[in-house]
Amino acid sequence: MTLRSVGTRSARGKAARFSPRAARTELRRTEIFHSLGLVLQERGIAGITMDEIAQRLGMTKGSLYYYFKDKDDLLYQCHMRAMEVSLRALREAAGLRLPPDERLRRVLVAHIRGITDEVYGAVVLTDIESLSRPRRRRYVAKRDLFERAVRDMIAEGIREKVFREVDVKLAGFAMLGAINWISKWYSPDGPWTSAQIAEGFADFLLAALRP
Amino acid sequence: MTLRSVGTRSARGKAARFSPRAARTELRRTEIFHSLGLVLQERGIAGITMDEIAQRLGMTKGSLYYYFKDKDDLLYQCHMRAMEVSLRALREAAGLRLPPDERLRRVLVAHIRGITDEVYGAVVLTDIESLSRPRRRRYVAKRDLFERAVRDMIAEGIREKVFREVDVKLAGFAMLGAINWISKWYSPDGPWTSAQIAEGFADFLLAALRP
DNA sequence: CCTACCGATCGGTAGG
DNA sequence: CCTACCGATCGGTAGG
Repeated sequence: MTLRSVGTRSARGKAARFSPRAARTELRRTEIFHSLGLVLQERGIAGITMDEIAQRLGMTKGSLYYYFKDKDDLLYQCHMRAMEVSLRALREAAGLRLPPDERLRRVLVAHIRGITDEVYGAVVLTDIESLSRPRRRRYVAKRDLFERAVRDMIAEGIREKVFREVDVKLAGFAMLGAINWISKWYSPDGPWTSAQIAEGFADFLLAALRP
Repeated sequence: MTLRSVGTRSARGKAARFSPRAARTELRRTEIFHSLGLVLQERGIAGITMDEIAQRLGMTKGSLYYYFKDKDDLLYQCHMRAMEVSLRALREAAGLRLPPDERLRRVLVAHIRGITDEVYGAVVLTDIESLSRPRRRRYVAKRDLFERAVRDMIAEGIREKVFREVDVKLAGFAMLGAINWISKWYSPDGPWTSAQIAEGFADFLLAALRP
């Protein structure tokens, strides 16, 4: 699984063929992810029922099964979509040939904004243990790809002396954990815009790596 | 609600009177919290059923209702217990008259070890939205007490020039978020001991505050 | 602390 | 995309 091959196809694994019908379905799927994110924020994990998600869209739960095979599939697709946003940021930053600290900063900012701006980024708070084994395997593979890329940037920064010597894996856990937790407390009505949080967090976390 | 008045009474609000009977009940409650933590780690949030928690202790779920009023009560008491561990660390560090950075370091280390050593620290991963309103209120009050104390230490460090100027609230969110997320990936069989994680995280997070 | 049971919730489906 | 429904799970209780 190379970096370039990830996320270039639609969540369903079909090549994107731009038929109006497929586009409408894809749009509806995104709206369902959005609804899932809102339910998660307001009602908590236990509130994620097919009924709740559907009602916010003026649908009944039965209709959701037109877009997703089952609840497990819906959660899985949402996880994948959120991760694809971050992987896209990774690929874009990789193409820019920036020093590792600046590249890491851009990836973190994009990753954070992906979590806050698309509400469904909060899906990271749900447990992956309830996903079916093959789905969990595929999701974890994608997540590991992102985590490893972050660690690689930290390691590169250490080699180039722009970062101090830290345990790369532990630092990665700390940085990504702080970011994942944002979905727990973030509200668009809060004291900061999502851009301020993204910049503030990236600055704070990068500071922990400075020599 | 002052700092000193918190956590000096048992979780049930009764004065601790050291009868053997009460002590046995209290011990059993702790075992139930422990079982809850294990279920959470292995099966995820959706796996937290009264049945699962009981079975690990060789009980049937009906017996749990001898120790807790209902499932909501069990989760609430577990939340409170975990927070009391951290508040105790706070009070101990407060008594030592250390510089703010060293005091903060000790609190973070104790807070992290509370989460990793007592498995039920993972209860922070469950949502408080499903708690009854009065319980959520009481828990949030206790949690805010801890969060505010952390922010106060950061602010004090800034005033004393041992920390650089940061947004105190945002820094607090980042530090505590990184720590809360530990329960998601920590395993006693992993590459680090809980002591190493605690020291490593405290060092990393404190570094982000250095001028 | 257990057995036996209920009632409600919720995922999922049939048929349209 | 909806209505009407089922089947299973799970919290909780009665009675011991």
